[in-house]
Order: sequence, then structure tokens, then C-alpha cells
Amino acid sequence: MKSEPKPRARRKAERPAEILDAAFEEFVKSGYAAARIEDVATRAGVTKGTVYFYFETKERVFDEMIRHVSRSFFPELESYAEKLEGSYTSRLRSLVGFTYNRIVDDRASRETIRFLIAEGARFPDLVDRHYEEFVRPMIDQYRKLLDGGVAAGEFRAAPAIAFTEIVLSPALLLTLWSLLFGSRKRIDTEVFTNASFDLLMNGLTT
Amino acid sequence: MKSEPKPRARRKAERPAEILDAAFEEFVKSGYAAARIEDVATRAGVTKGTVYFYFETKERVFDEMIRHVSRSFFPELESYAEKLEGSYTSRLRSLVGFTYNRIVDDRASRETIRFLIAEGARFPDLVDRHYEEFVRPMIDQYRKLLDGGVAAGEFRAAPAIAFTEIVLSPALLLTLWSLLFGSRKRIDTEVFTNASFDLLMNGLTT
Amino acid sequence: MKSEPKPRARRKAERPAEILDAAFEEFVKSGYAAARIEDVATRAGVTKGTVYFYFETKERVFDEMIRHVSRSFFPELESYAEKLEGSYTSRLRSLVGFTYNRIVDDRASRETIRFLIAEGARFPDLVDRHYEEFVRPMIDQYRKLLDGGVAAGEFRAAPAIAFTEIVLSPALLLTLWSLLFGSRKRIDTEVFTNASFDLLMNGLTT
Amino acid sequence: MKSEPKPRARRKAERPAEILDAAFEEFVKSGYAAARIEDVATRAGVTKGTVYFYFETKERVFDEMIRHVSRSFFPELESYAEKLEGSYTSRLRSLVGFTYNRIVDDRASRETIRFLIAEGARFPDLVDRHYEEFVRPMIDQYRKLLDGGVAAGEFRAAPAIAFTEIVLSPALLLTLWSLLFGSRKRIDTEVFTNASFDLLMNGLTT
DNA sequence: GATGAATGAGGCTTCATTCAT
DNA sequence: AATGAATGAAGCCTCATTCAT
Repeated sequence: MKSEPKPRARRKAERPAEILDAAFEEFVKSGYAAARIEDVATRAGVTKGTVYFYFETKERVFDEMIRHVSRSFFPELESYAEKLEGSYTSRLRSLVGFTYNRIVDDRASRETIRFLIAEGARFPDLVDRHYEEFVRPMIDQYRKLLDGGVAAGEFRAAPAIAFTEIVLSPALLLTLWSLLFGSRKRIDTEVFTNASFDLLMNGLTT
Repeated sequence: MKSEPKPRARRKAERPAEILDAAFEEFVKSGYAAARIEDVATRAGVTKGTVYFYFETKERVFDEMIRHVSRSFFPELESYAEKLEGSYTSRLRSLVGFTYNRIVDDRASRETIRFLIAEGARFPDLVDRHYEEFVRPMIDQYRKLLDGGVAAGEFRAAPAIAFTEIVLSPALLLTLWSLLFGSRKRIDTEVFTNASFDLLMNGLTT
Repeated sequence: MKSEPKPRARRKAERPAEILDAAFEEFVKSGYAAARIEDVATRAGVTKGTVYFYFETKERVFDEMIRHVSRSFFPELESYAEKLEGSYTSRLRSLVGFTYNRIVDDRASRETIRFLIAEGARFPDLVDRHYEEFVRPMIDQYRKLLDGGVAAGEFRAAPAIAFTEIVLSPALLLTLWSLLFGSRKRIDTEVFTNASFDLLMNGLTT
Repeated sequence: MKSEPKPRARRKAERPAEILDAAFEEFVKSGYAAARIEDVATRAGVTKGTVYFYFETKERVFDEMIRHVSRSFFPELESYAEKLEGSYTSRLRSLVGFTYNRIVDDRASRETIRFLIAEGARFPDLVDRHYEEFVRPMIDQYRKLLDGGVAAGEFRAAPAIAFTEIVLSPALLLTLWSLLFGSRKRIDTEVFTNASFDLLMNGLTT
């Protein structure tokens, strides 16, 4: 029934990651407090004892899980950003597009935001670490682009540039929409992204 | 030490609200799953049994608590919006200011958003009800103002107007910031509001 | 709606009986431990406090309820027995018929037996009282008849006469059948009574 | 003070039975609703959690306990019945004697009957299962014997044979007596059995 | 490494009983 | 007499964690 079992040695090396993947699903389904380690184990195809072999406590499983699913986020953004060329406007458009897609369509990123909001008050270290490792670098990346655009005369030296993350706030709206309504009230990401970029560049004033 | 006990009838009428206020604090502190009804009771100055006299289950307490703390939000926005005068730009500025202050500085509004995000997947009805009762009416209020501004030639018929809530996305950023970092990384609301309104009106392009 | 409410004074006098009738139904439905005083009250059309006004404890309600529903059993048997005439065989047949019908068809008698069996270990006084007030007098009534039959030469001086209640054991079988299977496996009382009386009188031997 | 602990594997295999034995005692003592799982656990020498490791709910413990204590009843009757020889009268006497002793003196059988009567209304499946597995086979066993006796000309083709279980009704009387009065009003089983068998065979008529 | 039996603290919920009104 | 708000003891059940095998 199960697909071809992998060789033992290979499985062992993958165990922790498999457990963390399973943990992600269970924490998404139930939230931190209501998720059960036993369900994590079952989903990972092991037993409770094995989970405790790799991770000291439930809290630790949660913490490592967040780390695990966030791993690739910033490296990908960074390598994407560094390849950008052309006008600052088009670079910004590309980067915004990349971020929107990532933050909105990628379930891991989206649910990580939910975890941070939901459990942040109980896990302040986790929030701070996440800020240092992902949020700030991402903001810095954007800031560099905005500053470049201003220096090049393409962008207005708007006071909002000091709050670089404001550029991303429509993406946040989209993310929350998705977290709250799931598939119940879909927004067309493509159209929304275009509209918000247009607003960002041109403003409301006639 | 006890202050003059109120007449029984008076207490009775106030009990449910007292319990829900206590529930708000406990759910904020611990989240839905980890909050204890006994602590809610103690905080409200009653015993467990009394909580169950008024509310069937913990879930019910949570649901009614959300209703309770959200009560006044939209009515206040609405009555504020209806008194606005002057140019559409200044009206929009006022309404945005009002909303920012409310959504950001009011603990109840802010934590309600946290609850919705954190528990929304387990309480979809609650989310939908909240949308119908608060979010949609608020968006409609804004939409009316934007449409008015366009008709008056003050605002550009930007495609973003179809996504009215986009106007509020910087407020969302501020809210989440507050939810995540509490007092650890404060943003100056006044400065931020001005900057984001400037960006909204004028855009980034030189 | 409820039928014509009775005058207040009249109602008051009937309250305890109404409560005990309601208690009978609730104890039948749920058993002693699982029955709720609140449900008894609701069924009787009053509130919990009223039940406690008339009866000190739940245990007391149960005890008085048993007394209440058993009231008429023996007096009716006795007055029936005293009117019997004719041969001892026909008198026995009539009394057996009366008892079978009563013990089998009357819900109160049947469920009282269930209560005694179910709760007897926890209410030994109740069992003993019931024995003294109902069982022993009934057995004595039968014994008188059997002894008369023997004296008249109609009945054999069988050793079983010393265990008079043995005559009633088929009725017990019928009762338990009814308690266990309710309406799921019905036995035809008429046919059964005739068959068991025939066996009682004539035995199995050819 | 603890006796030599058994090997883990051995204990594990025995645990469920130990728990069910303990459950039997506790349910006998207190009835279904009033029995406490914690007391069952303590009596079995384990803790609450262990009981729930083996059985999902209290209801399940009860159900399995009934199954557990009833196991051996019918097999023993059957193997006894199949060894009988001699006249049908003596075979019947032997089988009746066996059943009386079993149903009356064996605490498990007796209390099972109490459980079925007491809780039957709340556990109809249990009653039906018990009927199919124990009562009906037992009746069939008796029926075969009675039919054989009639065919052999030893027994009268009495209408009561259609209600085979009637033969057992005096045993039921004895059982209930024991359930109700415990040791307070003992009946001499030996004398009673002889008297009831005499009545069964010869009837009351002179 | 992995298992899963066992523990026991802890939380939700129920309900007999009380008592101010 | 009657009400029903309030209490608090008690019980079912869950689950993170441990540890012998």
C-alpha cells in the first residue's frame, strides 16, 4: 500500500524533516495548544516516542517547525532581487510581484504569519528571531531598491520610504484575506497586484 | 473589604457582560485553547458554575465575547463618517485617521483581529459573521467616499478603488506590527499615518 | 397550550404528587444516579427550588416516589382476593390472572421492580420496607389460598407450597422479559398465563 | 512490599482483563452511573490513564466488562448438557440443578442479570447481544431436552413447552431474591430446587 | 533508534444543594 | 410558596511526557 519504502539509512536522515512537515500540518489544523503530538507522529509515520527522540518538548517541535518551513523564504527573495535589471520602477514591480505571489500563494508563508500572530504573545523570542532573519532582511532589500530609485530620480523622496514595509501592506491584506476566508471569498491576485501597484506609483489624486 | 454589594437584580443584569470582559482578558492572555474557564470566572469575581449558568460551553463564551467587544466598532465609524464635510480629500484623511486610531490603538479591536486570524480556521462562522457585520459595512462606507471623490473629480478612477479595502492596508500593517511586537518596536502612528496618506494620494512616481 | 390551569389552592395540594409522578418518569428514563432534579422539576411544571421545598434531597424524592407509585398495589390485590369464590383451583386461577396482569401490564409495578433490583444494593431499607408492605402480604394472601386448597383436598401438599412465591415466578419471568426487551420481543400474556397455569396445576409428567 | 513484578509483556496481555475484573466490582458496588473510573483503575492497580489507554470511554468499559464476565457461561452449560445420559426426567433434573447453581450461586451471572435489568433501557444493544449469545442458546438447549422427553413419552406435550424458559422461572425467582435481599433473607437452594422440580414435574393437582 | 504502555496533572462540564429575593 | 442565580465538589476524559523493553 505505502509507496516503495526508502532504504533505512535514508529514512533516518529524513526523519526530523518529516516530523516537522507533519507538525506543520497539525499545527495548522488545530493551532498550537490543541494540536496533539501523537497526531504529528502518526502523520509522520512514526510513534510518539520517536518525536520525543528528536525534539525535547512540544514547544520545541513548534519552534523548529517554524524555522523549518521558513528556511527558503529569504534566500529565494534575495537571489531573485539580485538578478533584477532595468528601470527601478520595473524592478520594483517585479519584486512586488514575486513577494505577493510568495506571501499569498505559498501556504507555508501564509500559515507562518498566522502562527506568529496567533502565538506571538506566548513565543516572543520566536517572533523576534523571525523578524531578524526574514522580515528585516526583506525590508532592507526593498529599502535598497527604493533608495536607488530615489537617487535615480525615478521615485519621489516620499516620507513613506522611511516605512519601507508600507509597500508590502497590500500583500498583507491579501494574506489576511486568505487566512480568514480561505477559499470562501477569493480575490484575483493578478488584478489586485496590478491595481495596488498602480496605486502605489500614481496615487489617488487626479 | 467588599464594596457595598449591589442589589441582586442589578448584578444579574451585569453578570454576562462582566464574564465576557473577563473572558476577553483571559483569551488575550492565553489564546482560546489554553485559556481556562475557571480563570475567567475568578477574574469576573464568580465561580466556574456561574459561567456555565450563563454560557453553555467555552466555545460559546468565546463566540459571545467576540460579539461583545465588537459591538460599538461600526456604529461609531458610521456616525463619524456621516458628520464629515469639506473636500473629499480632507474627508478621506479624517476617516482614515479615525480608522487608524481605532484599529490600532483600541486594544479590543486589535485583539479581535488576532482572534479572528488565530482561531478563524476553527470558527469560520464567527469570521463570516464578523465580515458581514463589521468589515463589509466599513468597506461600503469607504467606497461611498471614494466614489464621491471620483465623481467630484478629486480622485482618479484608479482600478484600486474596486478593492476599497486597500486604502486600509497600511492600518493593517500597523495593527499586525502591534500584535507581533507589542511595545517592543513601536511605530509612531501619527507620522506613519501622515506618510501613508501622502503615499496614498500622491504615489511614488516623481 | 396547557389545559385549563387549576385554581391555585388546588394546585398546591397536588404539587408533591405531581413532582413524584414527574420523578417516576425521570428515574425510569435515566436511572437514579443519572436523573436530574432539574428535569423532574421541569416535567412537573415547577422549578428546582420547589422540589427542594417539598423534599429534602434527591434520595428522598426517589424514596417517596417509590412509595407513591406502589401505594395502590396491595390494597387492590387484597380486595380482589377477598371477593373470590368457587373452587380453590378457579380462585387460584383468578388471583394468578389478576397478579400477572398487574405485575406485567402496569408500568408502575414493573418499573418499581426494576428500581428495586437496580438500586436495591444502595437502598436496602427501601427494599425491606417494600418487602414488608407489599411482597410479604401478597405471599400471605397466596399462602392462605394454597393452604385452603390443600385442606380441601384440591391441591397436593407439595413441598413447593412452603415457597409460595414460586407460584408467581412465571409472572416474574414475564416482567423481566418486559423490562429487558420492552416492545422488542413481546410474549402473549394471555397464552403465556394459560400455559403456565396449566403447568402449575398438571406438571410435566405424563 | 510489591511482589515480583511480572515481565512487561506479560502484564500487558493481562491488563485489560484485570481492569475488567476491577470494573465488575466497582459497577456492582455503585451501579453504572455512580461508579468511578478512577476507582476501577485503583482497584486494578493502575491509574486512570491506563484504563483509557485500553478502553475509549466508561461506557465501553461497562460493555466489555459484561462481555468479559459472561464469557464462560454458555459454553459450560453446553458441554454439561451434552454429557447427560439416562431418562429425560433425570437429565432435566440435572440440567435444572446445574443452571440453578450457576445462575444463583455464581456472583458474576447474578450481577450480570442485575446490570441488564438496571441499565438495559440505556444499553439496548447490550441486552440484545446478551440474548443472542446466552439466553437463546440456553433456551434452545432446554428445548431440545423437553422435545426429546415428549417424543420419548416421558413428558406431557404441555403448552408451556412453547415457553421453554418457563422451566427456569423459579431460578429467576431465586436470583432476584438474592439480588434484592443479599444475605438478609436466604433461601435454601437445595430444598428450593427440589421443591420446584417436584412442582414442575407433578403440578399442584392431587 | 524506536516503540507504546503507563502516568498524572489538568480542564471542561454537570448537578445536587443553598439561599436571597 | 416559589424562584432561579450561585456555588463547588466531583467525574470524565485528554495528552504531554517518561521509560522499560
